[in-house]
Amino acid sequence: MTTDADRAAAEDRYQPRAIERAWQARWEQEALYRTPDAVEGKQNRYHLTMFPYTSGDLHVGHWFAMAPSDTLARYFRMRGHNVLFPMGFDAFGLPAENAALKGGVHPRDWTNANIERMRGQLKSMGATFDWSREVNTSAPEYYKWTQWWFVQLFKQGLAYRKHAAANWCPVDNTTLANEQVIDGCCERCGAVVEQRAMEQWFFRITRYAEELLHNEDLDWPEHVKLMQRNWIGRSEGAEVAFALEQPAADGAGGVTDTLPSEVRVFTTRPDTLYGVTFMVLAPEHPLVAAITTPEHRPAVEAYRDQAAHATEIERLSTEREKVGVFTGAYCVNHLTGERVPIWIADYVLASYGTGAVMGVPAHDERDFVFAQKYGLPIPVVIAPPDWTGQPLEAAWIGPGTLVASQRFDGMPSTEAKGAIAAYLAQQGWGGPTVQYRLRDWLISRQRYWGAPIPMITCPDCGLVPVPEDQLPVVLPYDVEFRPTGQSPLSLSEAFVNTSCPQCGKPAKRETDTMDTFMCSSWYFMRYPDAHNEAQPFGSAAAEAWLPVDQYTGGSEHATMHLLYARFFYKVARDLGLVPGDEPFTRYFAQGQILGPDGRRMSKSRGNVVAPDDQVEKWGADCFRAYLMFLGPWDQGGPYDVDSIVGVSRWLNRVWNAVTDPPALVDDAAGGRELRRLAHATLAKVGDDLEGKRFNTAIAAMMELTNAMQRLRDEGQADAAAWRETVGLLALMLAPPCPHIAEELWARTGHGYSVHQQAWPQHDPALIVRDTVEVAVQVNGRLRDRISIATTATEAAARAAAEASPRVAEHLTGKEIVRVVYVPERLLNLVVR
RNA sequence: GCCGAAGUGGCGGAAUGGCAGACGCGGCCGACUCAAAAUCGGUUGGGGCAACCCGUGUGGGUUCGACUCCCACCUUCGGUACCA
Repeated sequence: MTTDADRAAAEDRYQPRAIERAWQARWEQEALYRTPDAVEGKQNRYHLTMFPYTSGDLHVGHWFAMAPSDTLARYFRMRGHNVLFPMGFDAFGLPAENAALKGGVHPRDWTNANIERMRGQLKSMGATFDWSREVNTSAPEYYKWTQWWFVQLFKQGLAYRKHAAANWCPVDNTTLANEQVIDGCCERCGAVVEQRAMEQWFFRITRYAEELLHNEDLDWPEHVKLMQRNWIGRSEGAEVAFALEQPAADGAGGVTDTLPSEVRVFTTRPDTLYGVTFMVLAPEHPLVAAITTPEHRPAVEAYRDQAAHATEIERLSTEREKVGVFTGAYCVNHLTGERVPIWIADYVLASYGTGAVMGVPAHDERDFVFAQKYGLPIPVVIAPPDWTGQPLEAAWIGPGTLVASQRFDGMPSTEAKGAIAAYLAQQGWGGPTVQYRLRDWLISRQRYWGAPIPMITCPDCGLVPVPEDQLPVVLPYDVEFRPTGQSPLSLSEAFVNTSCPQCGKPAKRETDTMDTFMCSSWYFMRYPDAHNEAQPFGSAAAEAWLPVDQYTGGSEHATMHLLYARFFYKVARDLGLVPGDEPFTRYFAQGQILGPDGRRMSKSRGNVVAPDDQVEKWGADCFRAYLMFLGPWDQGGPYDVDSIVGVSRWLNRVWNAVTDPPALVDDAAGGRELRRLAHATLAKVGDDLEGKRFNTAIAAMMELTNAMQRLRDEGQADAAAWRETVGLLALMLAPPCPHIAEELWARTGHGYSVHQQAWPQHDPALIVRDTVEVAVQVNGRLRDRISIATTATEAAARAAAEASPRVAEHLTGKEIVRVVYVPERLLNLVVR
């Protein structure tokens, strides 16, 4: 039998879903999170979390990325900033096409339905997203400007076409992105992927390589900056020309008479140039066909064929044998006048340096192995320390002294690098140069669901960009996008056939679409002015918000997205569109959330936790807080479905403390201690939020709640201290748990809204304790704890310690030779 | 192989030169209940009756004092893959 009192208590239980729905509705109705471009007396601050791909369902990982990010944005709001925290959708991309092939839904319909669904899920988070600035990269209003970017890059000479290899699946009849190639095979059908050369569009990101390399001053995690530097991979060395030996005048057919006069290599070791005994070209090197002599031609061609087919799979094994084929041709080392045989081998990459390498077997491990296998000489030119002239058993790649190097004999190798490079330049045989591992960015996709590349090919005028006032080039809806071996857009006559913008004659549109990384390279520049129809964004909006003050996202984007976005921003800067040089002043990489079993969440493993279920069961505040509580944000970790109950219990205790307080009496004992704890907690929570240490911030609030719970158990508390503490707790809860904070704020007689309050100031004087417990050690071993005045001198502390029997026991018969006193912490007596 | 991050109770983690294990999960004991769940309270690193001893991946070092700093090694995770 339930009494009225029971029923009343039950009705006033913490019911997260009810209050969350109610407050979300009110916040939305009153546009609480609408962010104006300027607010009198407030500084603008741009917080950004990476927007989701429109996969159809929000994942726990999205919550893990966004909830702490929202907490941070809310904290800075309370600290008096006008914070922009927008959200949108990365909506172009392959999964939409795959879903279409599988389920028979059009990619656009599939994507739009997913956006609807995901927007609803995002709203259940109760975040401060300003939805009036939402972007959808697949909407013509957005991709019009993605195309505009392409045209700007083209006009700047930063977009160009060249022949390049793409992954090709011969069974599915389609090109594949790198991530669709698993162990050299097609992800879908398992066929061995080939490399097929085709005309493709590239962005000249390498023009900015040097500037992109210099990321030292960014407030980013060091490991991310390092990853980018390694990815860009600057290496200093020399380019060296070798004279090509011309074929004999009576040369049997096959060798052309238009042979270039030289072949160039890049080396980081010009100091070893006197030790060259062979030369290796990449199998794809353009010179190969020209220089190969007739008797070697069959072997060379067979090798090139095999290399073209097998590269992807074979390259997975780094340890495989280095094999090559002799072309029959020779070149001449200018420095020595020696003839050098020219080989081809697939360990030389066509796409790095000059696609050709000089072989110095004595001083390079790969060259050493290669020379041993083919019986090529291995002369030592860098003498290792203590070298006595015997043949080497392994390549010596360390520094040493030059020998058998003519005019450079006796020079230290470190010095010889520069000297020989300079000498080459002086003789016109090459010279010092810098190479980057970074390649130009291939942006062509032979795909349907992307922004069409806004270019037209005219038989007379050549390549002509679509005039800006004719953008967007609309992606047609009614197109056959099943893979046929060609870009889907090329099958649409209506799309392809157009007229030349310059001469008006019939012309053809480009039918490739753009890499989706392009859409995400500038979306953060669009949020500040998301509805501008005349420009990608206006300069006032750019000045108001850019660059982004705080970006957060996963470190899987360290080298692709984050590098492309930096590249775009520098281009935008050079066009005079944005302030500063870098898009993201501060970046933080959150960790990855794993399944309860500690492995990546995936449907096939059956360890997926659905955020909607968690919200339904525990409430959004609880789910948010738990994601922040489970560990340091940058580490991520397993999502333990059982531990969240602890956070739920905590929020219930908070609720009960506020709605059902102990008897409040004036000047009750313990008031001072409660205020001390409340202000100490406030100081710590502010500090922790600023440092993104959400887990310890939540833990500190739990401790405060536990102290309040003890007062409830005791039955009474000091009225003023209790009310102050409850108010502070509601304010501290506002960033991580916005709904319960709003409800408790209202219930304690405060006005709407807690989210428009300032972050409270803690009072440092209140935090100081009168007495403090100090650990007493003897020879570094803990013997007792004593309670002394916070301000106690060393002498006083020592006297108190010696008065302790447990300490005295370890002092008898000993002499104190040293005293270490750390006020408020520890006293260590060193005895002998 | 190279580069990076990390190894602490049964579990997630806290402490970045000063009391190891905050906070939470789980366990155990108790209250409420006919009972269970929920809730609340107590307790919980290991060993020992206790004094005390042992304990932060392993081995060494620096220090009055080391999870924390240094050297060597092991393991796990992430990035990268013949870059000349």
